[in-house]
Amino acid sequence: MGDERRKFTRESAAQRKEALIRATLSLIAEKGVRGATVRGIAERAEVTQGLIRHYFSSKEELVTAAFDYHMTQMTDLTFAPAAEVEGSAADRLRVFVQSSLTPPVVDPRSIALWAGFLNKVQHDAQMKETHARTYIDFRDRLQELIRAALEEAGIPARPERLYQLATACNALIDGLWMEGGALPEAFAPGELSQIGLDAVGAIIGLNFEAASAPRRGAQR
Amino acid sequence: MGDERRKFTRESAAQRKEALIRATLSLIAEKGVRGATVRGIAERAEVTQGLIRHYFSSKEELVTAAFDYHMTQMTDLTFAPAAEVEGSAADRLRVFVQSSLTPPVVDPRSIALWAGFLNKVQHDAQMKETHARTYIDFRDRLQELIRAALEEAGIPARPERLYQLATACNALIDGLWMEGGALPEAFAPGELSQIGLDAVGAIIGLNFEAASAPRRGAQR
DNA sequence: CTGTTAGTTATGCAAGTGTATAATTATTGA
DNA sequence: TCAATAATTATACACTTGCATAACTAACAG
Repeated sequence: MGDERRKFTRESAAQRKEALIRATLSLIAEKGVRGATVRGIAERAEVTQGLIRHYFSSKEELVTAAFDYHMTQMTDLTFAPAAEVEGSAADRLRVFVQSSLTPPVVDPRSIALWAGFLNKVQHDAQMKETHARTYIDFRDRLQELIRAALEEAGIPARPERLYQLATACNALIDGLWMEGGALPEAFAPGELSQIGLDAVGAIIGLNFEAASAPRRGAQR
Repeated sequence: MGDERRKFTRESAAQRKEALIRATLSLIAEKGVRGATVRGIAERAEVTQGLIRHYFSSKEELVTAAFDYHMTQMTDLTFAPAAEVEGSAADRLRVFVQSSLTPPVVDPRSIALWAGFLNKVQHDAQMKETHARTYIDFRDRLQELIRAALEEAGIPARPERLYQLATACNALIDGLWMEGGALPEAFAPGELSQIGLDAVGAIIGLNFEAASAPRRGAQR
């Protein structure tokens, strides 16, 4: 009886690091960066706290790694669906807007992570740079989708106007994303992406709803 | 020589409470709720930590009070300018969008506070209720402004459509607000409200830019 | 001028924090 | 089978945290 030393199995560095990062993200989403304590992270990853020091030289480094991991994952999640679309440019834009405004991108956890990291982003130069780069990358890709869709429709736009359209659509999507994540019960499934599609269409002056794939009780 | 007991002056309960709340908000904006320690708040308010206990029975209570204070202040800041406008409905809507998208509403500190509070909002029932109420209030007021502007222009909209327009415009404003606060250096002064105005006009189908008060190098 | 009191400071405590380091043990190669 | 070693656990430490409580004093009533 009594205290027995804890059993353990060795894992590869990559696996352990990822497990620690996932545990970190999970805790940051719940309690913020300061609430994600080294002991809490270790417990959630089912290791003891000393192990964290073995893979990350400080909590700071672990948090930074977790931020990079999360940003990469979110970017992939958002862009992958549109990249697979083979149809028209309008189709790609539509799929992009939809995947940005449905789970798992829209999710309370995802917005909690965004909020949890914001303080660090505002103070840490490296994280600030990653954040700005991700934002610009997102907006540029959206701008390219808009450009292609307008050109395809025979109403090309000048670069300055394209920039404004992309900024507005980006803000619209971010705002809907934020509200869907912060007030999940306030929106019916599909409502966000429906509103988002209509509004993006209105902003860029293109009704791509009726176009190809009909949705929501196709008339006629 | 050496340690002398600290001098102090008595203040009214209202003043001290407000000073403590302001110090709390200032620290939450910088370091989040957990980073805003009782000692740090006391130092910033230039009192000793014991005094906090005298006015608030726990840190939790102080944070909740600070949240209410902040939400009220933000709401006032946002709606006051539009309420003073005497002109057309389109004018009121325009002023509302502009005041929502310029300082002091758009501000890194303001978004840091939003992010700092989010975790508590998601977990604390009372704060969640305040948050949801503020959101709905904001959107309802925006919806009324849109309704009046459309009616004035002779293109009234049905309630269901109004709801969608207001939700989209609300998200657009929130998104621009968020981006302006999170990436201040990415936008020129006035750029956000210009983009916001154009996009709101496009969404609701009303060019209220040319209408009454001409802006930005008035033509003709 | 003086006693009272509530506003304020000072001090203490138990629990939690990140980090450092020593002690073990699972795994591997010969 | 067995030594070597890197992965993992266990322990310790100085510091911070929220909260409790005792000590003091500015302001005010009489």
